[in-house]
Amino acid sequence: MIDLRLLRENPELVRASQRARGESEHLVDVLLAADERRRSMVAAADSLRAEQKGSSAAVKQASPEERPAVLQCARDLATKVKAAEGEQAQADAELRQAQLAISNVVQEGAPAGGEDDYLVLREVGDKPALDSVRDHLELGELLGAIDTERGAKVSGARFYYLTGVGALLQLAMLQAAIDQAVSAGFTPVITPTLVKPEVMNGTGYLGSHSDEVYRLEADDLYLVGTSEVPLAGFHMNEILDLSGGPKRYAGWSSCYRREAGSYGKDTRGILRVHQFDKVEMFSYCAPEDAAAEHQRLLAWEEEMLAKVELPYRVIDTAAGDLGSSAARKFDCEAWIPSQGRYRELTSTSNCTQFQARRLGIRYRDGNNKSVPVATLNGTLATTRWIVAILENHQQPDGSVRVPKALQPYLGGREVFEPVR
RNA sequence: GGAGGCUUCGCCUAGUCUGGUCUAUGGCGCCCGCCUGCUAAGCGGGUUUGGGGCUUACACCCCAUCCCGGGUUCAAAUCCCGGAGCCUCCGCCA
Repeated sequence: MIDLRLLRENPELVRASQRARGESEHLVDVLLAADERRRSMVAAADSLRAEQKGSSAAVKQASPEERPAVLQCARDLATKVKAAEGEQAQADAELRQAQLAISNVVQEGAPAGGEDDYLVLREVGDKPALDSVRDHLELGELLGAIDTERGAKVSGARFYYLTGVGALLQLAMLQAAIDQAVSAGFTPVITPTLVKPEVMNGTGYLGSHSDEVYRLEADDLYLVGTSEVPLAGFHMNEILDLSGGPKRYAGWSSCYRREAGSYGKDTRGILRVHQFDKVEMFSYCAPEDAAAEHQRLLAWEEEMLAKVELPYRVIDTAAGDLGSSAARKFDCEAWIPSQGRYRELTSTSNCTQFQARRLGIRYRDGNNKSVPVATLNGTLATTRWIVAILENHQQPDGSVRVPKALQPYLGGREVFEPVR
């Protein structure tokens, strides 16, 4: 949620952000009113409670003859306090609701507009010159690496098996990602993939994108769509020591997405699936360091993309295409030869203090005051990368060249040969 | 799944039976100061978190906070109900 103090001091900034996202400015007025109302309710309840304290003490000290009158007075006050607290609770709830309805304030510099209004920051690497292009599924089947038919038989559409070199490739890639992260000082973490509602909500995934999330009704738990969620929850309701710099974690987990509303989109192969594996970077840092940390995360993503030798471009996502928690987002999109276009392989978001405020994650600043930290996340490798690796490194006979940096993780193997 | 125990302001802990004097005790740690040639020891003070008020600021004041949520009461760390987490034992099972 956004900072109420900032809102009070500079409501125009929040309005401008709402405009850039294409979201309602009216929500800002609703929130301001709710904030004002709650403040007056709290003040009223506070002073009544103070009065009641004195009154209770008076009962104790009263002499037997004055006691009945004093007691009656105390009873009346108790009734008033109860009423005031009820009103305060309602005002609290209304404020929170209004606060949750507003997305994070967009960082200055992010392009305005929607999904198609991204800005291309750079293009890196050479697209492969291919006479004839096989798509990743055809290659995957030739190599005995991907089996979507049996995936569908066993679990339904958008499920798949990674078999043989497919399974090995994924493990190699994720292990390489973890190694890179550990070298960079990240703490590797294997996370839970089922989380409580408060954690899922705290990370901002139960807002407009709640259709994307699997929920286990019987247990009131959610399946995570990214290890960002359990990594953000890791330090929930804690005060962190950031005096040594950002706290960085690299989460390895399976990820689950319902892909509601994407019917008919990317139905072939494993580009868009309900379950995949991912190594995700997650940083907790001081708010003033967040923009720089965001660039560092982007640099680590590009380092990993270079290791698997993929041509890609970096885009600055437009305000209207940011998740509700993000203030700024950069995606790296790899060239997909079979589609003749770039597709997202990584995404790094600066959530500023938005998630931390919901999750109660703070640190002590220079004045020893506890303030919400900034949180950031970024992709280091996912199952989807296999699509780009197979297609970009394919050879005319259907074999696939193994990127040098992955070869040590595959017993020195330099090429995947067709098995049929 | 069944039975029992536990949860207090960084850590440990007193307080809960018997409601008000709890504005929560003590120790450890940490911070500031004094003392000392330096260090240790010693001495004095400070040290939950959040919201609000007042201030240039420091200070100070008010409210809430004893795992969480309800309830009883003029009044709850304390009594009652519900929940969570941890521990022990039993049962079942990878």
